[in-house]
Amino acid sequence: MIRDRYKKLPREFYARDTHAVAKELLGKVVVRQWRGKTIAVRINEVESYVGEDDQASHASRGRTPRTAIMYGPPGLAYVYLIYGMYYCLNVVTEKEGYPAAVLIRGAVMESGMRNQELGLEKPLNGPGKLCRALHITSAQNRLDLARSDTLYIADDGFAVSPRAITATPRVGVDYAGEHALLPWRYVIQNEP
DNA sequence: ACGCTGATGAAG
DNA sequence: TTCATCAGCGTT
Repeated sequence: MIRDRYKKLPREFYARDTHAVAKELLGKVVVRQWRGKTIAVRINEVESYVGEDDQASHASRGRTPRTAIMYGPPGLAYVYLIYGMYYCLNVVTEKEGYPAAVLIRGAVMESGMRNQELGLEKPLNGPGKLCRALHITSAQNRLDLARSDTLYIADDGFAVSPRAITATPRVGVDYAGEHALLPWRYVIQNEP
């Protein structure tokens, strides 16, 4: 069972500046209930995708059937298939109507959750691996992380010093011109 | 450095 | 309806 001090992040957490949300997601715990088991991993790598002007964002082409979720309420999951075989988990941020999200790129197993049984002893360094480990697919697209009990993000009091956060350019967005250089990828320097 | 793989969105 | 393009990963 999840320890009592795990607090599910409320919608207000996500309804803020995307970079603030992204940095504060570092050290938080993604909790997944799957087939009666709990899988919990601590986030150590994220990326911000902000607005239609961001040429690296899926929303750069405006509202489409796929990107409509990014314009939706904060706290909803945006899950998409990439390269035909991997899923990526994002969480929608900012106020409804403004397209922005944080991509959860990396995490490590949270101890004491019997995760070893589930084969999560290896670091989940990459959004595809993370989704595979947490059994996240397009079935979780549009899920409300502020309400769901099967997939949400929790604060367990783990503190990440701002000094431990490094900002770098985002991964895999070379096509985005000058936006590819923006330091909108945030990583914890020394893993939790 | 490359192939796998299929949804997506733009073009026609 | 086709077609190029991909917010990744594992193997070479």
